[in-house]
Amino acid sequence: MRLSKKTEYALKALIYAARHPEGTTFQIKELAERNGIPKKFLELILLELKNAGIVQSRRGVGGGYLLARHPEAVRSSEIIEAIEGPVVPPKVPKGRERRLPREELSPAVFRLVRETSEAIEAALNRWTLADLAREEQEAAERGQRNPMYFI
Amino acid sequence: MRLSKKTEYALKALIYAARHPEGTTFQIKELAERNGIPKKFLELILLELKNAGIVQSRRGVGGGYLLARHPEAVRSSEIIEAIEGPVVPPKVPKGRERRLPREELSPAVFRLVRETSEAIEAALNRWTLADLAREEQEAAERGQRNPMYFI
DNA sequence: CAAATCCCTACTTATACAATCGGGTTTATC
DNA sequence: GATAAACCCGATTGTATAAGTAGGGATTTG
Repeated sequence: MRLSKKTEYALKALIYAARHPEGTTFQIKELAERNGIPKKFLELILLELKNAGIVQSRRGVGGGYLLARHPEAVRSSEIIEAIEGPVVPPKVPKGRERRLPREELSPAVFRLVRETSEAIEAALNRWTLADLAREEQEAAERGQRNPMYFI
Repeated sequence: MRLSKKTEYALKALIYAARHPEGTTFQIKELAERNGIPKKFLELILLELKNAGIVQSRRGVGGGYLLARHPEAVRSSEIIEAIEGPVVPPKVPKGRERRLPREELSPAVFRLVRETSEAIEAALNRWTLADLAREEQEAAERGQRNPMYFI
């Protein structure tokens, strides 16, 4: 499986968010600088995550973003689907409504694709954002260089 | 999950091959016409399947392609990986050796990707080419229009 | 040797994605 | 109520991949 940079950035941003003190905001600028993410690109990503109900925002001086829910309540499949579109076949990513490829697929292949997609979703559902953040923390503590978060 | 047209064609071609009398060859030209696949594109695909050891070829008059093994011995993961490259992360598709994205991925995300990839491979391994061909046949017999194979 | 068939390499075109830019609007503070 | 910090949004550009094209070369059989 291959994740787009956009999705990688979304995951990085949310792991960062999960490790931020609860209820406080973080700013795009700082997140972008610490993680080497282009600021404008990150704006776009956080907007999509907000529309998906994963983060919320506060505007104005001292504003920023924060998680909309507890990290335990955010499945990684949600994050990935918020950015890349649904994993399961019926709908085509990002609102494109052209003539469905399903009709063209032979029944056997369609079934293969559907079952595999369900396996992907199940695998992604086994991990929440809290799990990712915890594992990230542990890896950092084990001394593997991880120069990103909180200096 | 999304399959490229190339992979769809590969699967169609192999299902066709599996339903062909064992030990006899089929020709690109006929396969292409009956399945609506561009002939030149199909040549390319069959060549790759041959290099992957899934089909063999015979040249000259009366030549053609045939399966290199029994359909029960061909896992669908093999087919898909022959065309799209490995499913599991460590290697990058199609021999590209640029600086690995693994290093850039945070450990938690890398693990998520790896486990998901393994789930994909496991799902694909549950089906062999024989299963696909059988299901295709049954669907055709149930009257769902399937104008492709053997008229 | 002529015809049928696969074999190989390179080229072309269309689309998606990554990333950037430029300019807004809203809100909080002083 | 002016200013600054942050969010909001559309247009644009460069690159990679997908999908298909083109044309000739190599082999085998009648």
